[in-house]
Amino acid sequence: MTHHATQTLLELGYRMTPQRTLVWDVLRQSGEHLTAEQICARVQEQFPHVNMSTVYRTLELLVELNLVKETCLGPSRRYYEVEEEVPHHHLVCEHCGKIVHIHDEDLGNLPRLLEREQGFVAEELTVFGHCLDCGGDHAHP
Amino acid sequence: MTHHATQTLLELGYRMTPQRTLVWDVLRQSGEHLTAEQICARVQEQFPHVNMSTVYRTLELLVELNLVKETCLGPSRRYYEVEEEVPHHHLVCEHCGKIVHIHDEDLGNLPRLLEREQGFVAEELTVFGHCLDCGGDHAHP
DNA sequence: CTCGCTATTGCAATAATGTTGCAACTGCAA
DNA sequence: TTGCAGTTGCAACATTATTGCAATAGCGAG
Repeated sequence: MTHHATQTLLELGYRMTPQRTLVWDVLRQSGEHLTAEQICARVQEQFPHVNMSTVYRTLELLVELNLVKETCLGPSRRYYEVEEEVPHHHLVCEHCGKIVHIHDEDLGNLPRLLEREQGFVAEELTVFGHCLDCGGDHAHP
Repeated sequence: MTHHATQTLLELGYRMTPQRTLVWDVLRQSGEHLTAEQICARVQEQFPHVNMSTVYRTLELLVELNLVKETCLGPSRRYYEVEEEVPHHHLVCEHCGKIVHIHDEDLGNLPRLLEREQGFVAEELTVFGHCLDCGGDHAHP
């Protein structure tokens, strides 16, 4: 398991434990956004006694080290995903729940506009709306 | 108190109670984003025995009737504000916590771009980042 | 103006999600 | 192999939101 997370952790004096490896692997393999609960469930498939608090603490650590990104895509729930080199943003369909990633170059002139007009540097953005092929015009969720 | 909320509620067969009036008034007078807890606190200044659950239920109702908008501007907390005729979006500074409203016309070509390239209709968006006059380049929150 | 039906409220219990204190355990380096 | 500081599991707690239910109170009918 020669991933760069192990590397980073050890270099910084943290220990590599099975729990941490598992959390990391779940995130890598999934490639999706997962909630802490989903991560815990998947970890427990292989290591049943792992505790939620350990998962939370591991995620907190990985986020702190910029190995994992925490995103809020709606009320009252945090999602986690492996931090990628290229930052990305989210489109959240409020009808079907689909989440799509887009990149800086898909944002058009928005970042420049915000910086110039609002003095605001955009780092990450979330767009709520609906996909055309999902709900149609005014469907209710 | 001849506001259109009373109107709407009564027309639909709901009752106008002091609790509902107060929640509505707090939201109108504040003009900001408030959490349920903040709303409850302000309501209780005038009507001390009002219960949180009543506030939650009132907010739920007002949101359902499109009189109030619920927004998620970060993990684990919902904000409420009076629904305005013109929809708006949010810039959230992760350093100083400031929240700025912007309107559709401030979004540049993003909505058109998303619809054309991603088949996604943007309804509301939230931009996380930092304001130039707040943290500087790489300040920590 | 009074009355009664039913929407609404207050309260307390419960749920959902996340955090923390602490004793026991275990990586890792010497 | 051993020791100790970093980690874990557990249970308790914290925060935010929801719900069941009996008591209360709008509002329309009379």
